[in-house]
Amino acid sequence: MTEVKSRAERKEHTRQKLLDVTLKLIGQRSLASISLREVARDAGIVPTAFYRHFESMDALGVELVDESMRPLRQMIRDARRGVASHGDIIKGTVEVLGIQVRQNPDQFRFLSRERYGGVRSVRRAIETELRLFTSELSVDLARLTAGFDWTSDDLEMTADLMVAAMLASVMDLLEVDARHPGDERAILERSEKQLRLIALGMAGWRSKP
Amino acid sequence: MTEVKSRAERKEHTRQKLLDVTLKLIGQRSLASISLREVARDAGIVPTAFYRHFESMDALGVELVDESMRPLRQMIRDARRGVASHGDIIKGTVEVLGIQVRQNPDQFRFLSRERYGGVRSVRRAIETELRLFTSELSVDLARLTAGFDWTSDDLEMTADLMVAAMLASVMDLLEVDARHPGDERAILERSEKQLRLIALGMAGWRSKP
DNA sequence: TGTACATCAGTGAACGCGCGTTCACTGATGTAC
DNA sequence: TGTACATCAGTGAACGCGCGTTCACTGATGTAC
Repeated sequence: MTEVKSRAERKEHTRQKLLDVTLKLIGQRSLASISLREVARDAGIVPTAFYRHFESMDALGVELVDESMRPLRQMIRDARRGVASHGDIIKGTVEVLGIQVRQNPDQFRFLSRERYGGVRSVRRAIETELRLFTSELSVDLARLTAGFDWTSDDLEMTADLMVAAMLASVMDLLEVDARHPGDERAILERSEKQLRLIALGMAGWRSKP
Repeated sequence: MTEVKSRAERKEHTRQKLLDVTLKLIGQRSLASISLREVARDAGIVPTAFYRHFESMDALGVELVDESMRPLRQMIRDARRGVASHGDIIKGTVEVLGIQVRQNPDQFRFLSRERYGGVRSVRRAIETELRLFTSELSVDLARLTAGFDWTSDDLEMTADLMVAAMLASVMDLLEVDARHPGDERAILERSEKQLRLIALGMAGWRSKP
């Protein structure tokens, strides 16, 4: 029952393997310290064949950003769906956050590692994606604050704070994994409290200029 | 007027030069991608002489953490002094933040680069120092919330959120520098608003369990 | 103060290694007729 | 359907390079008497 695949399919398969292998290696070290030869070796091809797929490790890194943002985008969708059925926005969001991080540790690790630590091109790609993510969130906030005439600037500011808080929790979650899972709950509970604190701040904000 | 220095003084001078040179290189790239030979070269010594001062680049990195935390510790002192004379805690703190980042960009860049991106030993050293920093802040918060029976856990949670918000702003400040200084004000103003939002949240928190 | 010896920061040659990249190639898959 | 040719993912040898680390050394500075 050996599948016969087209040349294009085989190429795509190898390409994906290069991405997967790199993501796995990022679990331990930064992109800058991972060599092209290492990636090729783990993917089961000869170093020179790497160039059939990517111009350089940096180029591969940029592709990896898109792939790694998928869990975050999923998070927004899941959280929105959760709101409808669930009632408590914040509880639902934090729950989804925990699930996504547990399911995609390597992607989140890549993003947090390379957001500030990495090559310029990768860093930029991540910043751009995170800005989009923040915009998405501020759209949701606009819906919640409808009628309280928030400026779009203040909505952005608040969304930015929430994203910063959540990403800090994500990073804590990633660090904790190695030790034991009891800490995970503690981090998620703290994250929930932090978001609730911000929400309380928003309630008080109306009366300000 | 050539100064005569003791052997110990000359050694200390070289050691400091190795640290300085590494910090400068960190401005561009991550610690993992900086070679021992490169650092030695820039410090004006032969590669093998490096070992007279540090066991490895990783060991140098750990020392660099302590050195780089100095501006943050200074920040707390300045902010506390500012409160006394100034009145507005938040405005004062954000002002001090801006000044420290402008004066010590390399130190802050090192901390943000290596906090998640780097070698385990360096990462741990940074986390430990930042936890101390958060504790310091929660002591200040305890003073401000005296009489409202906050739990120490909630104080930590709030301090953690504030530190996360401020560090996110620091990182934005570092990214912006290259472009132009007008953005700096915008970031600091947003940071001030975020802290104010959190403060409003704190005011509302009393009535919660 | 002068002399003899110890210390040790920095030197310079040498090593083996993994790296990114070049090049000409192979042989299975795909396409045109 | 069969044949002749084109494509191209992957091969394997080769290159020059900077790396971390070893080793025996030098010679100025420091110490003991």
